[in-house]
Amino acid sequence: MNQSSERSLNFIEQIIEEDIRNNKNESRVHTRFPPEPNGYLHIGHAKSICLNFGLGKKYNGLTNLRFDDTNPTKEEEEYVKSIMNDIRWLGFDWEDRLYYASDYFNHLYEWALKLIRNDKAYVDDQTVEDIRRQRGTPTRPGLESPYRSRSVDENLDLFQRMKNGEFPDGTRVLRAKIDMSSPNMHMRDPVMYRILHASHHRTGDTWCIYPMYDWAHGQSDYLEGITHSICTLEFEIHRPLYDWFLDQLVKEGEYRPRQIEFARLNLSYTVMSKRKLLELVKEGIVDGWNDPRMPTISGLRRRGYTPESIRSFADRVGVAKRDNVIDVALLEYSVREDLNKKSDRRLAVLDPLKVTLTNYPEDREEKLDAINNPEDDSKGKRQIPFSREIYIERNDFMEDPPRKFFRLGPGREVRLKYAYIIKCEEVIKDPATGQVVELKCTYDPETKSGMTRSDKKVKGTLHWVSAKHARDIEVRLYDRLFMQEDPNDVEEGKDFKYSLNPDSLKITTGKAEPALLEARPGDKVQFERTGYFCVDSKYTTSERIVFNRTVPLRDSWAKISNSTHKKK
RNA sequence: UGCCCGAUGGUGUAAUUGGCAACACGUCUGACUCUGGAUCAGAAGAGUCCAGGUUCGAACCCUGGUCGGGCAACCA
Repeated sequence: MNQSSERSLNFIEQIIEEDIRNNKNESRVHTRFPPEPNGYLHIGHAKSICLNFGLGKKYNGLTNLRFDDTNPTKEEEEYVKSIMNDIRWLGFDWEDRLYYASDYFNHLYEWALKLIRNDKAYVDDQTVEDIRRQRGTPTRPGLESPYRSRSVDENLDLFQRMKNGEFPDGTRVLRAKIDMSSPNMHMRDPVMYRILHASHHRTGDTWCIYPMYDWAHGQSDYLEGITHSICTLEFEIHRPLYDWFLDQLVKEGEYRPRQIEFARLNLSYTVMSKRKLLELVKEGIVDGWNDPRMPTISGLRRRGYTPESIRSFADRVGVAKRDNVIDVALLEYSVREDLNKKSDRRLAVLDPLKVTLTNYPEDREEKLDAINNPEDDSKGKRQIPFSREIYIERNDFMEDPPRKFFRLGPGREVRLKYAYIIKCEEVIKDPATGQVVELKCTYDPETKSGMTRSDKKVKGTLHWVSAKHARDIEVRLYDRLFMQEDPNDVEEGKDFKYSLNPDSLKITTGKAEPALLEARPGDKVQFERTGYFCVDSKYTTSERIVFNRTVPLRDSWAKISNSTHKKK
């Protein structure tokens, strides 16, 4: 149960192990991750990346990166770069096996010629509309095209002229000759090539016909020696076509790739489709593809997620064929688990309330020892300045605290982390608004951390920052982008943006201990008692340091106070 | 009313292939704590979509339903 080798296998591993036992494809395991460069990668892709590269590693095989770039009208170089960057960042390596479906355009063309010669493909002169109409419906068979029985020679001639650019876009296609009455729509003479006078990000203008997914994908797998072609469930119905194309090219008993489908990842309170994510970007609802609220890999990275946390998340969600919705709490658990071990602790007050220690000498200052990471002694200690005026968190004080509130209140005592025990003597309010603006407290000099009476029991420990030494930091507090568990579950006429959370981003200025100013973009720290934060790589400048909250700490007080709130 | 796939605690995944449901997250106790974090100890929570059948024995096999998802781009 604890050794990965003893852990039960998911259904894909079971298939692979059976193939290995049967010496299929000489017991090789070779997978691939085949993104289309038309958008940024998201956490769902991360699951697939971890799966494919993980399988390659586990079975001593290989994993290729292949860009599925058969549609020049949607694909861009920018996406290629971001995708490679994200995969590397996640910790995976395709070594020298970087491929593009467009690398195979020639090969694919030659093979298409072969199918035509074998009377397995034909050129159809009809319009898109005609073809669509003839395809039938899932419950009604399709009609054969009037061009279906053209001679091989005519097909050859026409297809070559399509390639030579003699016809305008949309005037002709090459179709596989299969079965217009198949109950599987994808077998009703699917289109193999369309005419597209478009410039391709890699092949430029050398082609004006481009292969369709079904024709390109399986053959690319074949050319690369892929053994297990893993994709998501919506391609399940394509598998007969995947196999049919291979049947035309592969001899019985020879090497052949195999398509296996698994259920894609869904996360509660988020959307995962590239189209919808693109919409959020284009409409300016978020701050680009790497907005820290986005489920994109670049967004999670900017938010402060670590590759390790994403990998362990992918591990935990498992692989199966049934539709699933993973609780975001699991993702959050995964980062906390990782960050707890790794990140240094710092004191920072997000919503400052001034506290004056009336019996602490005016101009006295102290340096107090603070532990960097209680989970990791090797991280050592640092010093934090202490003085008469400090800031504490506003919500660590209540004028009329309930029994279970273990923090500061009139007449109450609490410990200041690494410092003294203080007692609240007086509450100062703004006479106009009634808002608490300052607390007058006394400190007990005997209770300094490490001193004899420091073991005195108090209800709670607060984080704080010396006012004189405090530095301003910008803090960005993120919450879920959508308020509905399934943003797509909306009534007619409304779309997924209906439940957008207006408070998904709150920007405030906090007060931080001086050591925090040393943090560099991407650095991750725990603000003690508050959460994990990372230095934003986009808005941080030499004058202003910006922190993104990756995830708050688990907060059992919030749970208590929320549940009593609800009861009322 | 065609075809393909799926159905196991709140969520996700297991059950070594027919031996009487486990793990993780979440939830709830309690201990500990100079983070209401972490850690530790423990608990509740499913009898496996339904109905039949085969079997000494079924979450696993068979039959028939039910429910959910997918399929009609010259997208991937």
